Amino acid sequence: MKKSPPPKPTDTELAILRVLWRLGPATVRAVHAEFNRVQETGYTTVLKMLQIMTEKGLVRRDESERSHVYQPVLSEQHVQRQLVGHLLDRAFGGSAQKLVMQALASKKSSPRELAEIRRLLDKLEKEA
Amino acid sequence: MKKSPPPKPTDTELAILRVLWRLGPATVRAVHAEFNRVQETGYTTVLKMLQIMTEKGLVRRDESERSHVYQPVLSEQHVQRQLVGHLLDRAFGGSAQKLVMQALASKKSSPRELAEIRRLLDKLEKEA
DNA sequence: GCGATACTACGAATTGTTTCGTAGGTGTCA
DNA sequence: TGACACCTACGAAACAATTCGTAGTATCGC
Repeated sequence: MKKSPPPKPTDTELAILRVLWRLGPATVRAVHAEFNRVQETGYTTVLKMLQIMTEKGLVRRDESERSHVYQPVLSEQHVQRQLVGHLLDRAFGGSAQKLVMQALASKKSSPRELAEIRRLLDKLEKEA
Repeated sequence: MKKSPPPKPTDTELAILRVLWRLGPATVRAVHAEFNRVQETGYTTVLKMLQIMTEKGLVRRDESERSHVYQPVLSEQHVQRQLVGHLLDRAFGGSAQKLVMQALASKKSSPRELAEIRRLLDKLEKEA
């Protein structure tokens, strides 16, 4: 009976989740290979991380084959929202506006992206 | 010679920084009192945190009085931008647009705030 | 069948975070 | 002056995160 929702992933865990979102269900070997393109790490390190992440409920493990196959429990969008919500509470006193302002200021977006955001604003204002 | 920029604050450190941003320069006693309105904590715990944060360069300490006075090294905006930048890299592959979308979706903003964001968009588009 | 290879499990070392008790010094005031 | 309150420094405990070596077991190629 593990009901409680998975905890917020650490930075390292998030890096592994990002590999899994990219690859889809994958073995330790596959994750390790992909992970090492950016970050040199031992095989058993990745294995251990995935084992711990399984205990935490961050990933699910298929043990039907000898090489276990791992996949994320939550979607990338879901975790992104979780992390944004956390940052919102911790650093911005819950003000999404302030966070959005900082995000737009801290990294230039393309005109296309800005237009996309504008479209979302239209939609939100219509709902209100 | 401590040149390197202060590290990303932990959640607890951030909570203390938020108190300092609210109060301005403050003694351990003042920070402790304010902090405890939300989170019950021992006096020496807050003291130790502030000592560690001083070593890390997150806060500056004025020792000219018997009760030392602490203040943040970086502005709230600066740290907010730092944290947004970090989240952007770690969870959003650098796409500010995706982060903004999630922020707006995860917490309803008031029409006034949406208008404010729209104004920022206007400004950014004019620059481009 | 046997040696090489691949895989998981486990334990342990290291490092960082958080909490708080205790000790020692300084000031206050009756 | 002596009791008391307040302040900082320090060390240690408890916990979590990260890394990796070693051991044990299964599988494959010959």
